[in-house]
Amino acid sequence: MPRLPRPALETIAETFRALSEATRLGILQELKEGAKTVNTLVEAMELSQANVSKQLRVLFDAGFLAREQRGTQVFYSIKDKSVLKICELVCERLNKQALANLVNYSI
Amino acid sequence: MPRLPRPALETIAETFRALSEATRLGILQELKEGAKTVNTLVEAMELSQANVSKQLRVLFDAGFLAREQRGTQVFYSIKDKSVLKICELVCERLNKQALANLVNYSI
DNA sequence: TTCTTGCATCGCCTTATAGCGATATTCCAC
DNA sequence: GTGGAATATCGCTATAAGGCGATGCAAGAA
Repeated sequence: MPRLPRPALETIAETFRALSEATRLGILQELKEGAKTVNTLVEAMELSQANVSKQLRVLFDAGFLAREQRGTQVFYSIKDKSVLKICELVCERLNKQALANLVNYSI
Repeated sequence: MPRLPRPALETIAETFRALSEATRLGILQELKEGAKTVNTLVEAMELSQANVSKQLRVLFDAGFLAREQRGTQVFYSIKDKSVLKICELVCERLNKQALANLVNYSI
């Protein structure tokens, strides 16, 4: 298998980077229940509205989320379910490694 | 499904963060061929030895790599193959999204 | 022991980004 | 239009991390 050129590796890295913050994983966890507005997420997560909007944008730009405006509200939802599968793999891995720590990882 | 507490999300995020740099993905790509010494990686990747050692440590601390010292040399290899599966999922996702861009993502 | 080789770490600079408050913008209700 | 509500963006600070050269350190070789 020939090696990927640097730009391709960068693209892959960007996908991982979008998932490399606990706050954004928390948002995905919330959205797993279904579409939610920005304000709903702000209240659920105890973060500033500015920050939630910002992190939503990161996930959106990474292609994971869909955005639907209804009046003044904006509903975000998980558009690309492969993100859940990716998280699942990582969680399985952590669960295997950490039988001792009593946490069951699962987004 | 109850939500994961913040520390658990942080742990998951750290796993993704270890994969969020092109340089480290490049190292994984090299090691997919088998165990290699630090110097071999330095030459293959055109990076400073200091930097390669540093990035190897990140991957090692994340639990992805094994380390074996033989004389003055240190061989690194992929210890946890689930990392390859995780990369594969991300690459599949990018390949679906980007049929237009002629790159075939695959670590 | 002393020298050399191979790797790890240190110190430093630079860049990226999480987080916040303040402000801009957009969309309805009135 | 005007006002209010919901979201996005701006400006900022603080922190994290990539990258390098220089240095430290450990393991053979001489």
